[in-house]
Amino acid sequence: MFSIGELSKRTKVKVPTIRYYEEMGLLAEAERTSGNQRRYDKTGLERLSFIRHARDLGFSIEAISSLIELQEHPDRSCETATDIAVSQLADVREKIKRLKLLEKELIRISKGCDGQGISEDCYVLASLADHELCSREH
Amino acid sequence: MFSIGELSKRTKVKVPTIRYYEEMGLLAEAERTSGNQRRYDKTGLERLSFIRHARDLGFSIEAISSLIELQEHPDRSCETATDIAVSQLADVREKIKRLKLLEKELIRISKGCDGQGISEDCYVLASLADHELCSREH
DNA sequence: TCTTGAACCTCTAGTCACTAGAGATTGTAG
DNA sequence: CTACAATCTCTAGTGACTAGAGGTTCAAGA
Repeated sequence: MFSIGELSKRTKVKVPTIRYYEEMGLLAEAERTSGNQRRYDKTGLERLSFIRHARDLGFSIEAISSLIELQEHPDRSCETATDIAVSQLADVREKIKRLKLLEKELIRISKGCDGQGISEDCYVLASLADHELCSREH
Repeated sequence: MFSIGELSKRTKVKVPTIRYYEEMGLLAEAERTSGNQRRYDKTGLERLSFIRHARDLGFSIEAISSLIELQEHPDRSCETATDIAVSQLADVREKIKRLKLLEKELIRISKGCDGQGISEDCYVLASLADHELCSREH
């Protein structure tokens, strides 16, 4: 059995974040010492690793909740799990697409001014003021 | 002179968002009718277009504040403006990089399970539980 | 001129996933 | 036994809005 600080070190999840996950119902309520401090074991460690990994991949707390529920019912169909993963993938792809358009536009804008002139002549500011200067939708 | 609803229509920025921008100091306080309703003119329209365009490109409210201040002093050096644009570009590129790693990992994970089996055997859940299954850092 | 109802007003609270800080208590090494 | 680091709970703040309550104003049609 180890403390929340130890769990934090091992999983690289900050202490307040661990407490937050507990409050959100992602982590079961931890056992307590007589002095009311949380104590964890291997199960808690595994669960938190799962959560951290999923968060790193951008899954929402809500999605992780569903995934954990599934994990706790090994006999259930895992269709929901794959659905969640696929939809997360779609989400990520959508974001990449959008960011690439932004990148293109920002490159163009940045190139237009070297920062040596005055505000009045600045292509960055002009571009923002006038959408017509943009090369495409973004 | 036109109403906040009209401004909203023309800029495609929602009414509460316009009020929010005013509160944040991005938009000057609008003139009011005798009945306390906001009225805008061309200047307000241009300013809000600028803000919307910058937001679309992912600039923060704070960054936009700086850009607007510069815009209002046409004689000042525009170095800050280009700095902001360049740093926004770096930011976008960083995000793309990270999302591409996530994409790769999510593709791998999604492919591992067709959702037809049971939770116990699900590769999606197994992958999340065990980081070792990941092909690289993400 | 009057009436209706859409649009407007302010204010508070909620979103997401944490983060920060106050003030009090507990655990542990020396 | 004493320090003091770590823990506890609780509240509030972050960014950029969004939602809703409860009340007022504007403008078009009768």
